[in-house]
Amino acid sequence: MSHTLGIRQAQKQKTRQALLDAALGLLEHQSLSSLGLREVTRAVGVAPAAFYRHFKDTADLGVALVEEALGSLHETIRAAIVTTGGSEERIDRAVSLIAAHVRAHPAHVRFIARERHGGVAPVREAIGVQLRRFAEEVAAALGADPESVGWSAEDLLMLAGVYVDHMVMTASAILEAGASGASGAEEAVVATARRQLRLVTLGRRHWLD
Amino acid sequence: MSHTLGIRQAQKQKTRQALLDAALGLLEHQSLSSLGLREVTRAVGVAPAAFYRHFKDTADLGVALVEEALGSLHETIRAAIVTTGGSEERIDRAVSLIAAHVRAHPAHVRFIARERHGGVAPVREAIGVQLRRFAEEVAAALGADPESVGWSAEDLLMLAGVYVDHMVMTASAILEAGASGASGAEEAVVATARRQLRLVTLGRRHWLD
DNA sequence: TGTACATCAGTGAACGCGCGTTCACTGATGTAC
DNA sequence: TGTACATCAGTGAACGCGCGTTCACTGATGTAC
Repeated sequence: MSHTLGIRQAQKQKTRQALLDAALGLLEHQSLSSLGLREVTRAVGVAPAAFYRHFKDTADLGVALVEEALGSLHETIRAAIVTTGGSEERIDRAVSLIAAHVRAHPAHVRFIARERHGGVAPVREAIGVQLRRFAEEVAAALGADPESVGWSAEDLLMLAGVYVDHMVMTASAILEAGASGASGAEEAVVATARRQLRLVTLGRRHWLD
Repeated sequence: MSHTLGIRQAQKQKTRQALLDAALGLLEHQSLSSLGLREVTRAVGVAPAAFYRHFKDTADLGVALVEEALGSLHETIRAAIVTTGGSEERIDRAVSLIAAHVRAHPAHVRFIARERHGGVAPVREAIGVQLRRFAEEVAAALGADPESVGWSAEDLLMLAGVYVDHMVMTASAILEAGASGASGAEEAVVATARRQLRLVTLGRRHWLD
């Protein structure tokens, strides 16, 4: 059912995606704030001026990267939300999903962690908006859980915020552990993340005591 | 008791500090990764070449900023640790100390939040080392608390990590709330931070159940 | 299907500009006697 | 205290270089008939 693009549009999309991919690669060792338009076009193999057919500037490209990166993360979050079972199983599953996400999209994870508090305002704001949406989504799912009877909407959002922030921090820590080269470093991060989630789950269970 | 520096050394220190201050100011709207040496010297009013009398490059200056920024944060953490009283009072006091710290050193807080996952490896690593030290210090203090009987050293460090990460995130959120201009935004962040700490404290209390 | 014209993604050259780094220097400060 | 020399923080000019942006262009693709 997907509309077949004309040859021209398909080619344009391809170049646009190549620019996004090249930028993501170049951002492994720098911040968006210092990414040059010429760097990106050089990496793709097009003329510098071609950049303007797709993006206003590198900040604009960064906003597009936010959508790409958080689109894939959104799927991981929804998968974690629908998990069933006891709290221990759900924690294990959630952390495994995050670890798998980092393995599948390391550059996206790095980009989000780096630019979440980065020096490019539109990108920072785009990430903030999306993460707040994720928190609302998680809060809604928590609210549907029988364990949340008696919780205020505000407290559910507070708890959801803890989960979302923890997820981003954990993803970034797993990435760093992988990059450190130390064998077992990733496993240690994963084990700590699980225990931290257990702590939060315990707090949740006794919130209304 | 402090050794009086010679005129020459005192003047050099003064220039060095001016470079650090100017850099910190320029980093409000960009990342260290894109900070130029000429920008910094221009802001101070010295020749570009003078920069090299103090720092190898801007990454080197960044590492010096880490020490300055986390030195001041260290004092705030120690103040939070020694607080006595019930858990509710301790939470209130800790969050107030963080809010005061942000008010006193907004640029330092921004710098640490921004560069913690930033694009300049030596700076990222310096921040990581210091935050790990803070966590160890907090873990030691937690271990001295009667409530921590039966806790493993690993679990204490895990809990301390939660506190330290939460502190950095909260400081950054307070800063953003202040910058947003929305009245009451800072109070909302502070209120949420308190509840999140309450949640963690509850989890802590039932950890060994 | 074929033709004539319109569209537009990507080109390549050009521009002015600020960058990081080097170097020999200056002149105030420090030191030895 | 005074003198002669050493040190060294900061200068100012110069360098080659890559940057972002503009512009008229080309030629493949799209569209109307």
